[in-house]
Amino acid sequence: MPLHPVDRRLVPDEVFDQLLDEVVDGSLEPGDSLPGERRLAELLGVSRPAVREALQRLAMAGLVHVRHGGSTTVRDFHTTAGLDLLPRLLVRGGTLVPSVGRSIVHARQAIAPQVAALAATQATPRTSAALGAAVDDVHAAADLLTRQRLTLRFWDVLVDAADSVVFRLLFNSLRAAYEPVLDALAPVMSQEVDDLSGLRALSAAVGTGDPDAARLAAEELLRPTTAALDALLSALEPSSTTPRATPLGRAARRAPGEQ
Amino acid sequence: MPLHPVDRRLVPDEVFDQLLDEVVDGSLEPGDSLPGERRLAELLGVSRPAVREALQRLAMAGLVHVRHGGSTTVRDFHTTAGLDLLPRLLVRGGTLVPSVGRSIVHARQAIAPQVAALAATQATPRTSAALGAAVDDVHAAADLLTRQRLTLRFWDVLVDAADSVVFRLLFNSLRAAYEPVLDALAPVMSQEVDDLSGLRALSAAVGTGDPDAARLAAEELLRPTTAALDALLSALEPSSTTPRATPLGRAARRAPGEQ
DNA sequence: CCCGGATACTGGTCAGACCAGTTGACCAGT
DNA sequence: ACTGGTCAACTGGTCTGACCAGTATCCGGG
Repeated sequence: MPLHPVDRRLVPDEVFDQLLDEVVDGSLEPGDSLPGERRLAELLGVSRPAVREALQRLAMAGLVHVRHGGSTTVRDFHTTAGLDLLPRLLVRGGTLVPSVGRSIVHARQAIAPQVAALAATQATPRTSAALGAAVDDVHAAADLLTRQRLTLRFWDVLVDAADSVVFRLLFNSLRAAYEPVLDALAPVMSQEVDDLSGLRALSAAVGTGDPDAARLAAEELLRPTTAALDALLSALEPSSTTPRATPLGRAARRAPGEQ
Repeated sequence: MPLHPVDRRLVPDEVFDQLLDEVVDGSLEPGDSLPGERRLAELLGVSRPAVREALQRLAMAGLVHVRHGGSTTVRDFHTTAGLDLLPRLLVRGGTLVPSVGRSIVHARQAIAPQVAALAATQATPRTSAALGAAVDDVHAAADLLTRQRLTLRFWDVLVDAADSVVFRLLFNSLRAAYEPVLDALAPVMSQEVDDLSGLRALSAAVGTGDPDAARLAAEELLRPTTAALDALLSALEPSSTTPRATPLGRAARRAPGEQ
C-alpha cells in the first residue's frame, strides 16, 4: 500500500473550512452578521490575521461581504458564488453529496458535446494529431485507474483544441470537483473508459472538422456513464427519513487545486 | 447623473492585482519563483501580512503554489485556474479583451440552450409562472439598460428552473464576468433584449416541458446577438498579422517604491 | 565519493498596537 | 419635528517585530 503525504491542516484553512461549512449548510443565513474578527479569533483560539485570511478568502468566493467599519455579513452564495465553489459543495464533511454529483454528471453530458463540436470547427492537423495520440495513450494504459486519468487527459486535449478560454476554465473547475473522487467513481465509469471505439469516433469526427458528428459522438460516448452515474447517485440520495452518508477516501479531503 | 460609490483601493487588493497581472500576461511564467514574502513586502512598500493575504488569494485562484519552507512558484493558470478567474481575464488594464469576450459569447450560445432544455424537463407550474412574470417585467421596462438587466434576470429565473447547481454557479461566474461591461455592450444587445416574442417563445417552451423546443427557442433567441457581438469583438481584435498572440500588451505599471 | 547535520533560507503564526471607516446616540440648531 | 453636527464605541485595515516550522543548501567527516 502506497504511503500518502500527510496533509497538514493550516490554521487559516481550518478557519476557512469551518466558516464555509456554516454558510453552506445554512447555519449562517444570508444577511447574518458574523462576530467581529477579534471575537472570532478568540472563539476559534487563533490569531486575528488567521481569521482575516480566512474571511478574505470567503469574501473572494462570494460567501461573505466584508465592509470596512461595518460588520461582515453572510451573502447568498446561490447567487454570488462562482463555479470554483463546486468542489466544496460536492464533498462536504468528507462525504459526497449526491445531488451535486448528479448535477455535475448532467452538466457534463450537456456541455461536453458542445465542446466537441466547437473543437471540430477549430480543428487543425496538429490538434487532431494530439487527439489521436491521447486516444492511443488510453489504449495503451494497463489498469483501470490509469485509463481513467488518461481519458480525462484526452478531454483536456479536446478542450485545448476547442480553443475557448471559457470552456478551458470551465473544464478546470469541473475537473477540480471530481478529480478528488475519481477513484470512488472508477468502477462505474469503466464502461466509458473502456469504450475505445467511441473515443476514436469522437477523435475522428473532431479531426475531420465535422461539428455535428463530433457532437453526436460525444453524446453517445457519455450517455451510458451518465445514466449509470445518475442511477448510482440517485440511489445514494438520502430517502427522506434516513439520511445516508457516503464515506470517501481521504483523497477527497485534500484541498482542490493541489498538485 | 447617478453617483457611484467610491471604490477604495485596499492594499492587499492592489498587491493581488499587480501579481495577478504579472502572471496572466506572462511576465511571470509557470515555474518561476516569486521573491520571498518579506522581499515582496519591501519591494511593494507594504507589510508582510498584506502580501500574504494577496498570495493566499492567488493560491486559491490557482495562479501560484505556496509551499511552507520552499519558495512560492507560479503555476500554469491555463490548467489550474477555475472559472472564477474569467472576469479578471475579460477586462485587463481597464480594457476589454476581445478574444475572451468572444469566448464568452460563444459559450453562452452553446450553453444557454442546454440550460433551457434542462429547465423544460424540470418545469413546474411555479417555475413557469416565474418565467412568465420575468418576461412581463422585461416587457414593462422603459429604458434599454433596464430591459437588459431584466433580461439577465429572466435567465436567472430560467437557471433556477433548471435546478442544477453546476449551471447555477456557472451562470454566476459568467454574469460576474460580463455584468461589469453590460452597459458597454448594451447597444449591440438591444436586438436580443427587444425580442419579446423570442423570450415568450422560450418561456412557453420551457413551461410546456418541451426540451427540444426550449433548446431551439434559446438558440434562435441568442443567435443574432451572438453574431453581432462576434463581429464587434472580431473588429476590436488586434490586426491579423499575429494569429493568436497574447490579446493585449501589458500596460506599463509604476515602479514599486516607497509608500 | 557519499552521507549527515548545521545553517540559512523559506513560509506559518502570533501578539499587540494603531489607523480608518461606520454606526448610532445625542444634542444643537432650524 | 426635522435637519445636521459631534462624539464615542464599535467595525475592519494595516503595520511591526518577533518567533515557530518546514526546506534547501552547503560543508565537513566518513
